[in-house]
Amino acid sequence: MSTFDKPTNQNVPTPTVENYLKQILMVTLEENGSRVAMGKVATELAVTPGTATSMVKNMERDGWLKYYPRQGVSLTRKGRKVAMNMLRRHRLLETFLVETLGFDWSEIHIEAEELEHAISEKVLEKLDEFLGRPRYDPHGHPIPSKRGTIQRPSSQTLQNCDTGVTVRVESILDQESDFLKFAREKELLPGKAVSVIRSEKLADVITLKIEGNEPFSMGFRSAEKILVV
Amino acid sequence: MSTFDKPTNQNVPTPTVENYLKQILMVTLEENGSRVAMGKVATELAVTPGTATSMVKNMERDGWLKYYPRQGVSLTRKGRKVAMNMLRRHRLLETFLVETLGFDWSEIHIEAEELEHAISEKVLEKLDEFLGRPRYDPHGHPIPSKRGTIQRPSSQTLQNCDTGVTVRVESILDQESDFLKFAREKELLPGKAVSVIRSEKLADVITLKIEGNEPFSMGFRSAEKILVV
DNA sequence: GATACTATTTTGATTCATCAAAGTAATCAT
DNA sequence: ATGATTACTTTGATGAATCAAAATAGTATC
Ligand SMILES: [Mn+2]
Ligand SMILES: [Mn+2]
Ligand SMILES: [Mn+2]
Ligand SMILES: [Mn+2]
Repeated sequence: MSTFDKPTNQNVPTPTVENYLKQILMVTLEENGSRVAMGKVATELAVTPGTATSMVKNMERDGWLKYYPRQGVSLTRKGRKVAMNMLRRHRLLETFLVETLGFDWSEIHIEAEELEHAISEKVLEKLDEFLGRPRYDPHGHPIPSKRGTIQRPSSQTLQNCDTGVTVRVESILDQESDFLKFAREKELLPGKAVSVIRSEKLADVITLKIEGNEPFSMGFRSAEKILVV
Repeated sequence: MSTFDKPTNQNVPTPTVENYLKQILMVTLEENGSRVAMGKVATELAVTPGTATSMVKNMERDGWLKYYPRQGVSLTRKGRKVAMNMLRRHRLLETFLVETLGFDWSEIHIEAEELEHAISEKVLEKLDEFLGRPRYDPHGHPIPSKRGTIQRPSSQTLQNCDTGVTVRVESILDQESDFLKFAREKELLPGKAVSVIRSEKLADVITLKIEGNEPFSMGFRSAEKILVV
């Protein structure tokens, strides 16, 4: 009623805004640069570039992020807080789906993608308690704390491992159902020890061996999706 | 493409449509008439009458229901099927929240109201299995079967019980948090036996006694919300 | 530096869901 | 039956989210 009042969604993010925030945060965490390009936003959210631009402008209006035309976006503190919480929801839900309901890790991502918007803070808390406060989701991703902090993932991938070394799988950076099925097949699971039999940079291929299994090879493109320590 | 194509939501209900369908079904089950008045639709969904009219027209366009101007709506077979499924989701989720996560029965309704739209058929099935295929939710409401059938509730309420009789509580017909807290307080819970000490039609009040508790009274308005057998 | 290609923004349109307020039909009461 | 009240519908408008296609800015290539 006073002089200025924009009766818009200033503080309650819509599910769509939640998705944008979470996705932007994830890109920010993966890459180290703080500005996420609009093209990236558009492809990550599977919308046309025009849609991304328009959404991002409204999100800036509501204080979720800063928009630098033709350069990209970066989350504000407010936006980052919500984004972190979404990541927490998503990963706790994935954990629940696997641990409690017995889902396969290749099918949980899409499910959590919807549920994360419907679950309240109260249910989230009970769920966290019920699951015994897990610190990692089924893909090995760290679950952000209630306070919004997250463990930095390893910067090492299977791709940049040299011949001869043995490493431990930390997490899988791909939610594609088929890739996850392949990884499970080969027992390329979080926590597992993997020996790099041979890494051939020129041929773009790496050969691996996991205790008790046959050796197998994979291309660098795929190897890059496996974080190791 | 061809001559006629209306690229509207013909078969995939939006969450809003799901809510309308479920609510219309519930009114249909409670009352016995097959046409639900627009005023009822509007109040049940907490929207203005104009909104209800406009939504209902689109829903008719998409085949979810039949709209009889100035008379009301009734679900089509297609609409009833989805509505029944929503009721199933809602009630299974409520059961989960109480049984597994330890929520109080007075706080679960709002939670389920959101989750019901986010849960997939797959998760629903796993949940049903995990819970051991319950037939009633925490309020004593029958859970519709996967095939879309539902047990008819009792037509008897505490209100129309005569002095002296003893009945068993079947369910509570009110999702109001405060009323549910009151009911739990008095141990007016599904399955409990209640003796009607006195029913005074003129004074509009009924006095009850539950094994091991002090007798207490409640008005007919409230007594009407307790289904008994 | 002019041209070509790529990334991004703008424009114009659409659907869904909603409201306020105005208009109309139906029913109730005297 | 007339007038009042209540129920419902229509109208006009809005915000959110989206797309297709046109316009523009930026970068890379020759
Ligand atoms: Mn999501
Ligand atoms: Mn994950
Ligand atoms: Mn709902
Ligand atoms: Mn219930």
